[in-house]
Amino acid sequence: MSVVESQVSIQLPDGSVKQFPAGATCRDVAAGIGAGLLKAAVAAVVDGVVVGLDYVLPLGQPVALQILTKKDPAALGVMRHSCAHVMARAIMRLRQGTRLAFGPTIEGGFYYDFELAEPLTDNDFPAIEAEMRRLIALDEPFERLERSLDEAIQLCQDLDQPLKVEHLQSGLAEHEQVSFYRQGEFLDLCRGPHIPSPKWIGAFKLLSIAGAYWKGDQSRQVLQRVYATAFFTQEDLDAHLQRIEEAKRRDHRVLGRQLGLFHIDDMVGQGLILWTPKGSIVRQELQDFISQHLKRQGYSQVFTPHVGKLDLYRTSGHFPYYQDSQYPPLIDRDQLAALAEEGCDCAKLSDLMKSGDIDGYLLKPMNCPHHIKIYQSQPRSYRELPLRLAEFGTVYRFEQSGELGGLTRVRGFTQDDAHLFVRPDQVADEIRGCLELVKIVFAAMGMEDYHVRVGLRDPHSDKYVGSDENWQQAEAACREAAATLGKPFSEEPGEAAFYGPKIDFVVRDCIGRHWQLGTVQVDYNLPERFDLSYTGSDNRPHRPIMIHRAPFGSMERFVGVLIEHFAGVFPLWLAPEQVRLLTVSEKSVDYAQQVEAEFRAAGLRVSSDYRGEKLGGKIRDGQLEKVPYMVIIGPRDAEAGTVSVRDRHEGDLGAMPVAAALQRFVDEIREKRVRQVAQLAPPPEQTVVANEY
RNA sequence: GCUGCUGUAGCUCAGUGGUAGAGCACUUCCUUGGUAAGGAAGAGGUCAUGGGUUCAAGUCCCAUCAGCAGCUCCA
Repeated sequence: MSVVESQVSIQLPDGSVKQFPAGATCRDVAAGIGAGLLKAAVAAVVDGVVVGLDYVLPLGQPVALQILTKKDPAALGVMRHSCAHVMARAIMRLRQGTRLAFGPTIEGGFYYDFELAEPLTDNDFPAIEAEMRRLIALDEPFERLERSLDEAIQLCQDLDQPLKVEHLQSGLAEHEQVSFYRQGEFLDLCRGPHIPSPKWIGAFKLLSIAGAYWKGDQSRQVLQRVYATAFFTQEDLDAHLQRIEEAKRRDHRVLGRQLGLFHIDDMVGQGLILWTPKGSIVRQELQDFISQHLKRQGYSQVFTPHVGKLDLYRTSGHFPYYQDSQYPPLIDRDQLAALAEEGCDCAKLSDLMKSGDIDGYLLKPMNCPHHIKIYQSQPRSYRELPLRLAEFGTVYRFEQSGELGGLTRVRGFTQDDAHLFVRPDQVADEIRGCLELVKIVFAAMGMEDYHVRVGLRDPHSDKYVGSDENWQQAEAACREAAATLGKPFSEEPGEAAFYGPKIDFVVRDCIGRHWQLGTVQVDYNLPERFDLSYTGSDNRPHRPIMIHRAPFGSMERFVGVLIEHFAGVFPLWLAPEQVRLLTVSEKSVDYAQQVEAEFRAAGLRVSSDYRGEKLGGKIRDGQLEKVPYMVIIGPRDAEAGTVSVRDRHEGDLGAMPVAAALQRFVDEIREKRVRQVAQLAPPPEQTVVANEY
C-alpha cells in the first residue's frame, strides 16, 4: 500500500488540499483547521453529500470537503431532523408502546409519523415540548451505529418497532448495511446525518397534528403525523411564526369574507361558489380582458349547455373513466318511474347506467365534448382550420369532500376554456399561440413566480386512452413547445390527462400550497373517439388534432390565487370599488355628489361615505376595506373646484382639479397598471436534507 | 374518502352541568370635523342539526352536517 492510499486526502472549498491519517473524521478536519471552526461545526459536505461530523473519511482519492456551520442552509435541515428525533424520543417517553414510522425534514420544518394506541391531540403539545426541552438540556450526543440488514431487523424486532421491521424487509431489502442513531435510551433506524448534540436546537415548536397513511398508501393504516419546526435561534422561530400569521391574514378565504367577494352556503352545497357583486366585478373584468385577447388571436366564442347525454360522455370516455368524481347522472323521470315499478334497486340502476341500458344526462365534467359536437355540426375543410372554439364554460366535478376549500378546490367552476381543432402541420404554432396567451395573462398580473410542468404519461398505468404512437407524437410536441417558452420546465410522468400530455402552469399561494392554473393539452385521442375529420387539399378525409387550453385554469381558482397574490389590494382596473368619496363634514355633501356623478359618468366604480363620522374614521375604514383611492372633499375643495386624492399606497397626494384626478384614475385603469404585489418576507434558506432511507 | 381538531350575535372570540357574554360591525341620537378609531343609547341568539344522559345541557355522550390541518385524489 502506498503512502497516498493509506492517508485521507481532502480538498477544502478554497482549493487547498490537506492530508490526514487513516480513520480521520470530518470533526478531525474541522479541528485541524481551527478551534473556532470545530466549535461552530454542525455537519459537513463530502463530495456533495451532507454527512455528520463523525463521518470517517475514505482513503485514497482526494474528496471535496466543506464544514457546515449554522449559516449554511443544509445545516438547518440536519438540525431539524435531529429535532425530529428528540420529538420522537419525548413522545415515546410520554406514551409507552409508540411505534415509529418516518420523520423527515420538509420545507420549513419537519414531521414524524407515529402509530399510537391513544391519539395525540394538540393538548399534548405543552407536555411534549417540556419533555423535549428537558432532553435537549441533557445534551446527550447523537451516536451513529452501523448494522447489517439482518442485525437491524432483529434489533427493530427487539425494540418492538414493527413498522421499521417492515420497512427494512421491503424498502431496504437491497441494503447490506444500515445505520441507527442513538441518543440516550432512544434508538432509531435512520440514514442521518445528525448534529453532534441537541445543543444546536436553539428553538422549536410543535405546529399541528394530522393523519397520514403508512407509506402514503390509502389502503394502509392511518398514522398520526406531528408537524413541527426548529431554528438555530429564537428570533428566527419568532419570525417564522409571524410569517405564518401574516400568511393567514391574506388567505383568500379570510379576505374573501372580509371584502365580501364570494360566499359559500351550506344550503347551496359544499364547493359551490356564490359570487357576490364585488367578486363578480373582479371575475367579469378578467373575463373581458381574456376575451379581448381571444378576439385578437382569432378565437370564436361559443355557448353550450351545462348538461349532456350520458352517451356523449361514454363516447368521450369521461363517464366510464371518472365516474367517482362526477355528480350522479340525471335520469329520465318516466324511465326512473318504470324501473321503480319493476322493483329495481340502486345497485341494479347503477349497473344499467354503466352498461348503457338506460340513458340520462350528466352535469358536464368538461366542455370538450360539446365543442367537438359543434365541430361536427357541419363538414369541415382544411381551409377552415385551425378552428378555435372558446367558452367560459362551467363544469361540475364531485371532488372528495376532504379536498374542498375556498375558491381553489370546488365542485362547480368556470374554465376559460377553448378547444382548437388543427391540422398536423399547425400543432406547434398553435401550442405556441396558447403559451403566448398564458404569458400575457401572467405578465398582466405581475405574476413572475410560476413554474412550467410538462405532464407526461405514466408508463406503468393503464388509465390512458389512445395509441402509443399518438402519445409519443403529442409528448414530443409538448416538450418542443415548452422549450420555446424560455423558462425552465420540469417533465413529470404520471401528470398527463387521460387523453393526452399537457403543459401546466403552477403557482404558489401565500401559505406555500401549489396550484395548477393555466394548462395547454395536446389530444390525438378524442378526435379519434368521435371520429372527427376534415377534407384535405387532396380531397380525402383527414383526422384533426385537438388542443385543449385554459390560461386561467378556472375563474374560481384564479381569482382565489389573485386575492392572495395582491393580498386583497387589487390593481385599479380589477378593484370592485375603485374610488370612494369622503366628505370632511356634511356641509360638503352637495359638492361631493356632483363629483360623484361626474366620476360615475366617466365609467369609474365609485362609492361614497357621507356619514357623520370624523374624517380619520372614514379613512381608516376605507383603508381596511382596501379601496385603491379615496377622494376627500371638504369646504376648501368646494370653494376651489378641487378634490384631495388619497392613494392607498402613497397616502395623501394633496388637492387637484377634479379633471386631473379623473384623468389619473382613467389612465391607470386603461393601462391596467399593477402597482404593488404583496410579498411575504422570505424564510431563512434551508436545504432539505434527505435523511430517510 | 381517511385521521385529528373545531362549530356560541354579521365578524373575531370568552363562557366552571344551574338567568346567554365582550369587542368590532349595525340602528338611532348628539357631535360638523382636513388624512388610520369622537360620544351615548339601542337592537341583535333555536349556542350547527338530530338524538341521548341528567331534576337541570351551550357545557357530558352518540350520530349527522359543515369548516380547518394533513393524508389520499385531482379529466
